[in-house]
Amino acid sequence: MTYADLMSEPKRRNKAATRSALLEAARRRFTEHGYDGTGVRDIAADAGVDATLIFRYFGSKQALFAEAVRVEVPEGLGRGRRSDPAALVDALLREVVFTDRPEPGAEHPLFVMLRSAGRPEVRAQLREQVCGEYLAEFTGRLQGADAELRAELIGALLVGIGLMRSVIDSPALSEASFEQTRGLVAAMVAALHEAAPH
Amino acid sequence: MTYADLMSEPKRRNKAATRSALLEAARRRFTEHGYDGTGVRDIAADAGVDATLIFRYFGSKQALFAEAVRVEVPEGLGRGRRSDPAALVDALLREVVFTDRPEPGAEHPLFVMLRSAGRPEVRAQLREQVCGEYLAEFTGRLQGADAELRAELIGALLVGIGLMRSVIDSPALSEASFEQTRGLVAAMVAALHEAAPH
DNA sequence: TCGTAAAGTCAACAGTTGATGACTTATGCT
DNA sequence: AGCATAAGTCATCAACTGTTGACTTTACGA
Repeated sequence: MTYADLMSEPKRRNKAATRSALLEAARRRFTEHGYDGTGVRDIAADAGVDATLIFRYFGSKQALFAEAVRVEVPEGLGRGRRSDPAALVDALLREVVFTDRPEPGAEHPLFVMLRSAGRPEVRAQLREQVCGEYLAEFTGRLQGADAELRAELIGALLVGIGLMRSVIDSPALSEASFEQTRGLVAAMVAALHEAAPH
Repeated sequence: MTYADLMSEPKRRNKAATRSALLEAARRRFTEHGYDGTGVRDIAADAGVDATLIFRYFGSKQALFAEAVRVEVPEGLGRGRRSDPAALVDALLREVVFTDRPEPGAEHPLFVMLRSAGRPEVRAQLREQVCGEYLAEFTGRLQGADAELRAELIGALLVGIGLMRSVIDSPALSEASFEQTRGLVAAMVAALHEAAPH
């Protein structure tokens, strides 16, 4: 894509195009090799430009990472603001956990960050997104004494599944389809609701 | 500890002692800063010796990491070879997931690896330990068509909880005690058993 | 067509990285 | 006491890191 783009039109100068080429190359590299395993020269080479443009356009490698990996929380998460928590889980499982197989670059940014979680700044960004955006959705929809704890357990399950597939690459979960998994996950989440409020 | 050790007995040459001092320093550093965030000179300085000894005694930084972070699967995991899967989950939750708070260095190696999962070799080691040693325990105790998938879902839940506490540092799960959590986790796992074999 | 501002490149720096080989110092046996 | 061997150290390498400023080339409006 980047290749073809730059080959068809030999060397057309275009700031916006270069910027997004850099961004896409960064996403791929970071996804595959993590933050520390990726050098600015690698990214620039993939994008077909000079490495110094990274600093021109983004300021620093860290800032490029942050922007490359930033993700907006999906708008209509569980189809409607006050929907069933179970529907929300199902939607999240489908849309974020099971949207990471096909090719690197299509993997969800959450797990890209997970793979680069050695850096404190990356951890901070990860915490902000997971807690501030995703978990909040659950806490709002749950009721009872330990709603927050139960919300985080759901989050842990989802993140754990993604982790098993994305970084550990465990056999069964990696091969399993969304349809095979959703029923089991739903059962686990349902049990959490039915558990007596202590 | 390392400090006092070497200060009390000014400079006693002892290969075994130096080796394990290096190993302990490595564990602490890797735990806190991850693989890439830790240099061999940092480790050696903490251990109070020269960095070149790392290569003398371990061969390479990677080999030191592998040895520092290697963990033997706890012997009597669920108290007895053929025990209830629920008891196994409870034991694992207590012994590996909830044994990571107090101080760095006491954190479970599994999560140290998780935080350094950018490196492919670390991922390989992680997969080997999780799949080969821990998950096998579950698969053996479960029955039904999709035993393996259900085993990995249990693993995902446990790993996810550990991750929430260890790298994401989510509020509720990080503060929660083992006693507060075990009941909810047990309920989720039980639901998995009762789910019809498809 | 020409000139100017933007887009892209080059060379280089200062620091760090893992790793090696030759060197020095202490230890323990005879 | 003296010597061989092991334990520890020093200087150094070569590669790579993110980042910077000055330089060259292209695009585009006048």
